Amino acid sequence: MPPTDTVFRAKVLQLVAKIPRGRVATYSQIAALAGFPRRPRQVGMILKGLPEGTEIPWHRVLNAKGHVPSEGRWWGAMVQIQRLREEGVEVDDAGDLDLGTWQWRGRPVAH
DNA sequence: TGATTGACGTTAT
DNA sequence: AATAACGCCAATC
Repeated sequence: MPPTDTVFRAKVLQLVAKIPRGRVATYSQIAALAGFPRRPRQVGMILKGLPEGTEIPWHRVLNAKGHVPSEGRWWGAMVQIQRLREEGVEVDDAGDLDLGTWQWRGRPVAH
């Protein structure tokens, strides 16, 4: 049984890679789908540690407010916003968007 | 080795 | 409704 942190990281990367183009997901959502609903922060840490030329669409992940985390990352956040716009996602200059419209639903909860 | 911080979220006031 | 405090766990100081 591998350490949980390794499994968690692998799950997160796989889930983020599965986010369709033009859709976004939140940290808590990714963490929940990965099986660890109480570790949204670790998701952010993992994404932060990703290389630049990674195939992982880390730019499609944002916080629960539908706002791009610009704190200390303002430059990268700008690139993130630009990329999202390229995919057709309407993002405000401040990095705000409508989660109800753009949030990814890989596992729709049957209502 | 212990304390603080962090790409966050939820619960309480 | 808005603001404050707490929780989580890994990484950093």
